[in-house]
Amino acid sequence: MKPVYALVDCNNFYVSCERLFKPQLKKRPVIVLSNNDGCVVSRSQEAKALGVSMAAPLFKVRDLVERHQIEVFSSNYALYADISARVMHTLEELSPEMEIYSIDEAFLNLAGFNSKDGLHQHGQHICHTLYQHVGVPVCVGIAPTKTLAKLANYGAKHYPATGGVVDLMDQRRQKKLLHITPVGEIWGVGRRSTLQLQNMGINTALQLVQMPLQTARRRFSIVMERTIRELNGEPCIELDNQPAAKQQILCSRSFGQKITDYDQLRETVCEFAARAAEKLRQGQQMTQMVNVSIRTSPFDAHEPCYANSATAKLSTYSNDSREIVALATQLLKSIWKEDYRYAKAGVMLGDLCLEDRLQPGLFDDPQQRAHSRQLMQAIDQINHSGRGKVWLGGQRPQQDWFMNRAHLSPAYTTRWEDLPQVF
DNA sequence: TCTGGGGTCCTAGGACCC
DNA sequence: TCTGGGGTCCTAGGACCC
Repeated sequence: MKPVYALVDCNNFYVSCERLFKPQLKKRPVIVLSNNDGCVVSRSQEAKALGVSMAAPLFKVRDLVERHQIEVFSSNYALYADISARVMHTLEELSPEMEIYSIDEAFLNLAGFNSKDGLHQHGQHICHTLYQHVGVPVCVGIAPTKTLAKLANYGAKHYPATGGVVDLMDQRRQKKLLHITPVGEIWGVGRRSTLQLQNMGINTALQLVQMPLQTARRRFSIVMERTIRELNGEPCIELDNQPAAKQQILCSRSFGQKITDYDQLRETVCEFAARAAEKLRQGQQMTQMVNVSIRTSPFDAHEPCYANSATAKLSTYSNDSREIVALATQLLKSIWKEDYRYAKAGVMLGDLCLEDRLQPGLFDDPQQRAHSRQLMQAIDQINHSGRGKVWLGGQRPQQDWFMNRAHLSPAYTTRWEDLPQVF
């Protein structure tokens, strides 16, 4: 049976989450900021209309914010992750096959619903159910390929007359929408390719579809070729309902205040390493490669700038925080330079494998491994108990890495103290 | 003063082997 | 001056996504 993809995408998801618990924010301009209150990452329709652009640094839109009394929130990932889980759970019941694509969107396979009216109606049903059960508004795009489903969703969001559902199973409608869509809106066509395409005289998605496949392959890559095939209705990207194990784990942050002191930076990097190690254990994985990177701000023209990273291998695969933190510390030492104001640091773990697929090394000490596992389990249990935290000597916990979060909303759904009250 | 974080995939080029 | 051919594996960097 030919696949029928539906892309369900929440409307300005982070803003919608904030609105759930503050209904007075409906119809008002609202924005949510990235970590550190750096950039705008989610905007309500009203904020978009006022000219707040996506990814704009806060200081560049501060005027607009004040002039129009835009409501501002720091990002509250605990809240968004919990609402996301509710959305996905509801969707699971509406479709047998689904792929969670990101925190706020999922692909469904609707191959069972074949008649044209049935599909559109089912799309509306999805919208209504999610709004009723979770309270989050969504748009649905339906099409024979994922890239076209993305396009359909773009149409549903962009043109309110669609009522939030666009069915692109029909070729004539595909062509119509492709014709009025700028090429840069297509899934897989980023900023660089958009510029290059425009230089070739290709401005609309329809013009892209008409590009010969060999040209796409030669001038761009196999990725572009696939995009064009998909836009032509030929499915090249399958539904992936069993996400593969992670290939790398990254923990990095920009700092609210620059760091100049080695010990402070070391504590921060150790904390990142410990966090990364914890994520590793959550996925029952082990790592053999640790990478540490540090940098000054790339935006500051007046200051001396420096960026460097270092990578090293552990002697065997491990997910023991002690080993990972120790190696990260060594790596930091090797790239640290005095007299710079550091703006960002990160720890990346690569070369991952699943714990139960591990080939023991020749010099592995099984007893030591068992001991390490027990210790790490104990640490994770305590840290997840909600009753206290333990950490290694070098870490800098509870400091939130010098982050700015001036507009944080309560963790309404995941902390007892923050439960909303009704009077 | 203030510019996110966490990923994936592809490609080119170097190292190395026979 | 001429300086193999073919293959694999690894890595860094680019482009893209949300």
